[in-house]
Amino acid sequence: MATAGLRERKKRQTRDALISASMRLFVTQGFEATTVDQIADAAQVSPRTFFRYFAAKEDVLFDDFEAEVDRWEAALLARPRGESLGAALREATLAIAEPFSSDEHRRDAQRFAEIRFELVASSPALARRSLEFDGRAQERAAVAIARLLGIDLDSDLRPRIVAAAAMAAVWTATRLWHQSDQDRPLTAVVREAYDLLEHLEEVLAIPLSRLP
Amino acid sequence: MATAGLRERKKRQTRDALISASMRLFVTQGFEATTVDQIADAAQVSPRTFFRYFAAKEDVLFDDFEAEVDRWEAALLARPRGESLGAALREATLAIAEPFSSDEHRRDAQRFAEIRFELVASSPALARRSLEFDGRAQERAAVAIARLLGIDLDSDLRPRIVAAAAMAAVWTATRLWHQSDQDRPLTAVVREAYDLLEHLEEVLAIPLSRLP
DNA sequence: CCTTATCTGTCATCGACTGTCACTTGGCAG
DNA sequence: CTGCCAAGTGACAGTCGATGACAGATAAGG
Repeated sequence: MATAGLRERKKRQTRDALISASMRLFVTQGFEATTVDQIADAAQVSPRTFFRYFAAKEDVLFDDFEAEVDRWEAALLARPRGESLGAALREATLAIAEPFSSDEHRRDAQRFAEIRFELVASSPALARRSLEFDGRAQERAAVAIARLLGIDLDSDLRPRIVAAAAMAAVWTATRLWHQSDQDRPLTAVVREAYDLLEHLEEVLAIPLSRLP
Repeated sequence: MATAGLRERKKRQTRDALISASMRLFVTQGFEATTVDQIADAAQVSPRTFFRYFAAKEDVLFDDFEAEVDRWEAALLARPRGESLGAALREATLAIAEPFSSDEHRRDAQRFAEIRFELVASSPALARRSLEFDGRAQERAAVAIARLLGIDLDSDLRPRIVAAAAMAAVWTATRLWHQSDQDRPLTAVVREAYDLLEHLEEVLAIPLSRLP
């Protein structure tokens, strides 16, 4: 399985070339300032070929995103039965947020995600695309949750609400972690966010205390 | 204030012309199939002028979006002090979801939102833009919630988590309502969604019961 | 080998969007 | 009323992302 045909290997090769060339250019020049022609040049490929690999310029950065969601979903589905939904979601999320990994490949993926985060924050077009991928991930999460609970996604509001709330918690935690206390481990902030999520009822019960 | 200068009136006029021309063309031909040139022609304006009014083709449909969020925010801030946060969010949302209004202008706005909903569902580009606006609205909601509770948005995770969860609830309810039982009033579904939100804790406590 | 499906480069084209410049016109002071 | 200023517009040219069509190259498999 290491060598799956010459054709496949070459495809993988040009794909990787396109990705790393893009990353390098995006980081040095910025996303908007980099043209597809430049990427194609740097990757020794025609511009037309770029679009045979990626539907849009933004998509280069989200090549591994789907796989990451796969990992999360697998982690969720592997949780022991009998555990609560909240705990299962929390642990599955923490599993993929774990920064220290023995696997070299995993570490690369997380460094990659880190750079993507910076770039997304710097470009509106990328931010849009990111939102779109997040939305898709959220929908997949809702499907998984519905399956775990054995309920129908099309008639029950709960899976999507839970998925959205959980994703918002993680997202908010990550964002806060990025812009302030990076000395605290990310997993701690995520844990805190999940804790809040499980006590949302209390938050919603807080009486309004409008300032004068 | 009815007539605020000839110049202002003319601007309002071409803006309206662009919007209604866009709507008409989008509905009949679809969003992607409609070019900016066609819109400009129909509105008796040069294509360049279109982009002086709207930054992108999609933005024509979201011209009133900001105002709608303003309304929601005003409704939220006007809730009586002492009421719970959850109740305040629910009632503010129901206030703007109310389909029957004496105000002619309001009724137009809701018909408009209805058409936008259909179009967004039919075009990926519009869906992206819609997500972006939703995200901005969510952020504004978080700011408002932080203000109501008198807490700091930059150190406390709660406002954003609550905003995201509430928005997801409304969004899910609306979507479900659209694709199935439109005989039930929308407000009822929204109410149900909020009810689930206030009992999220219980949902998260459900033990996993994976199917074989 | 040799055929065939796949992949790629070249070329042409479309449409969204932007910068620039000249022209028109409403707002306003004198 | 008149002339100046700034705002709004049109015309033009150009960039860039994205797509379709066709022809040439090259792995895969008999």
